[in-house]
Amino acid sequence: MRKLLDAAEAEFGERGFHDASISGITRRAGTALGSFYTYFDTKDDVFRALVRDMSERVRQVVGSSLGPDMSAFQTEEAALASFLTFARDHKEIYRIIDEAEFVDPGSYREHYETTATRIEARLKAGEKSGEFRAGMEEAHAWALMGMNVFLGLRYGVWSDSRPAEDLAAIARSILERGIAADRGD
Amino acid sequence: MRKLLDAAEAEFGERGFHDASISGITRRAGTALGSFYTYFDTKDDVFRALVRDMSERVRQVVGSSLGPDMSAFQTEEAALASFLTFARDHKEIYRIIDEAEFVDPGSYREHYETTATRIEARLKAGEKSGEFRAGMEEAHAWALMGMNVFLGLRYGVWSDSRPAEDLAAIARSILERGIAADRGD
Amino acid sequence: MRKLLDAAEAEFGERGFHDASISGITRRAGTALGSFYTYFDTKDDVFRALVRDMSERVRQVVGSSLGPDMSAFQTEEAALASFLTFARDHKEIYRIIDEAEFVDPGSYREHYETTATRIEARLKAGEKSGEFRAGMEEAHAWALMGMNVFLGLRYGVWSDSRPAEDLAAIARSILERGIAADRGD
Amino acid sequence: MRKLLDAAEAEFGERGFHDASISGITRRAGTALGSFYTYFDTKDDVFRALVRDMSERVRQVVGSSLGPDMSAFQTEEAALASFLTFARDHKEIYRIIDEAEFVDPGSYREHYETTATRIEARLKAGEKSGEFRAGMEEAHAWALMGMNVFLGLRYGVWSDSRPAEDLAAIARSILERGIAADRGD
DNA sequence: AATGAATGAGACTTCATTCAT
DNA sequence: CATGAATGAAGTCTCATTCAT
Repeated sequence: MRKLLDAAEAEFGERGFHDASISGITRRAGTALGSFYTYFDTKDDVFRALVRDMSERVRQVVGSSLGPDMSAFQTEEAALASFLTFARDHKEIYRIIDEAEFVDPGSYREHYETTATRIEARLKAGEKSGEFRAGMEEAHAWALMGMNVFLGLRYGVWSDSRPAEDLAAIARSILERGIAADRGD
Repeated sequence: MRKLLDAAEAEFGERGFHDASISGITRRAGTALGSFYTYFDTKDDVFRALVRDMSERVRQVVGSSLGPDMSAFQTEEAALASFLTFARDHKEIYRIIDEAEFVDPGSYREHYETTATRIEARLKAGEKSGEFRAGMEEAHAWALMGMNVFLGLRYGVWSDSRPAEDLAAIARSILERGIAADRGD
Repeated sequence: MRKLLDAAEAEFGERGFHDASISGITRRAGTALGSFYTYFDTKDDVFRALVRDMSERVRQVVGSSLGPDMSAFQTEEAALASFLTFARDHKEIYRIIDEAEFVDPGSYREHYETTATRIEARLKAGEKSGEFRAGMEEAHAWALMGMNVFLGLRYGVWSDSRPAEDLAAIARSILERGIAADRGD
Repeated sequence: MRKLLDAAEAEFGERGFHDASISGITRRAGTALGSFYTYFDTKDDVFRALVRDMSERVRQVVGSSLGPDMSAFQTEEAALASFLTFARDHKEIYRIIDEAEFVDPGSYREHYETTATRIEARLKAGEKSGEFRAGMEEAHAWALMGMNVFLGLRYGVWSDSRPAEDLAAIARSILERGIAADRGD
């Protein structure tokens, strides 16, 4: 039931998993308390379903911001920019996925492992096209993901005053040349 | 008081904030239930105290792994390596700080903002010494912190099979030259 | 709901507000502890409901003891007699209303203000019929109410050995001629 | 220890018996928590001591407002006036004595029985001097006391806008001639 | 499928009282 | 006599879940 899932999103987003209540969810959904159990088995169950649902949404939003003709660096820049924008528009969603670490570690790991896998695939593609250097692996994907997530937390969820593009450009420049001083060759 | 804080660390680390109980803490500490309230006002109160305590500990461990004669890149590498090692030895602590995002957002922000400030200071020092490029700012510190934290999560907390040094070296290489293919000069 | 209110009456009456417990109420009512909270929000809440309920009961008992054809003095006499009898039969109720002064002053004031208003109306009626002297007001009602209440406390709650009628007659004689010696006219 | 008794008066008066705390009393008294138990055995113990202390104070205030040369009616009028004034100046004290009904019924009964006895003595004196009619007894004393107490509650504690003298005059007139219409003889 | 009253385990918190210093 | 940390019993309230209608 979509109504319940939307209500759960609002309830969990606003109050956090433990302060959220089933009755709060059904109140928002406009259904009877008991009806909740027609669609979900437990409180953890909705939460799990919700995390998966949202994880999928982030994925789609970011995915659809990428074009097949983008360069590998452009792709990373666009991915971060769209992620940042998404985080701004869906602060609750972000919070919910993070809380999964404590409520349902399985969903949490799944979300980040899936994301890392996708990033790693992009890195491989960049290697193949000759833009990225060879030899990158899972750890690089996690490093990149961490960078993106923390920029999303700091400049998406906590404060959204800086243009997403500026931050995406900063991240891109780190990827392009690191942070070393120009080798004055 | 120290006894209670240690007990709280074990209890919160093992069961998470909400499943942890005051009676669990005092049982571990070997004190009477009521004694808890001689030192802390509420469950949130110990948690807050604990997060600050641990935040300070990470800081000290990482700080003491850095030497004054290290190069800027060496410093970053050492910082990540010691952080990874610390995360491996103190998986609970890591988990507790992260849970603060939901239990006591103030402490959580404080922890990451303080950390970011310290990283930014290192970046400035690197700029001054000519190793790092000029013009870096807060956003770069957050990107770097995110990289470190996620490597810590993936390779410290979730799995500790890879040598911390290898991961630190990977991160260092990203910082040194980014991920672009060698400019075939 | 009624079951709970009755149980609350017994519990509060027997043990007083602070020694009474919700679990004592539900035990008497034969319901689960949690069911209490389906009908009342807090312990204060039942207490308030109970005071109103009982205040209303005293009113009805006294009211129904009065007849339209009674003289004004007869009315006062009958009111006191029925009040005394009621106090004897419901010592707990009396105790509960009085405890409201400390637990829920609002209900307490409401009870006595309502009662005073009713008494004042009787005084006015007596004035109109020419039995009572003119010019009486709220203060006279309070004086009369205090007289009744203290006789109820002393000879209803504390001891019930004297016939209610005798006491009502004493009160009536005070109202009829005061306590001055006969003006030897 | 007078300091503790005064502190207890403030604490009990402000928060009521059950919300009052020993630590609240010692905090007000400026002594250590443990010192309380040097002077009193239990919380009930101070309360009892306090009620007696205050009961005695009312008695003295009222007593000292009466002169040996007053007529019996004047005496009653003055007693009520001084009682009203006292209630206005010591609203807490009034509240404390009343709460004794629930906390320490013994003190409560003692207070009112003593007061009734004193009033009855005044009635007898009035009878002897020929001002009051003969044949009055305990019940008359309780009726008179109830009148006074309720006027004290309504016009002393709840609201003090009306002059104590006016109210005392009203009560006196009830005593002098009751509330019957003038027998137009 | 929907409803919502009933259930009861469980946890936080308070505070009178003790006692070693 | 004073101190105040320690004690632990006790009680209120929440809420996920069930189930008869």
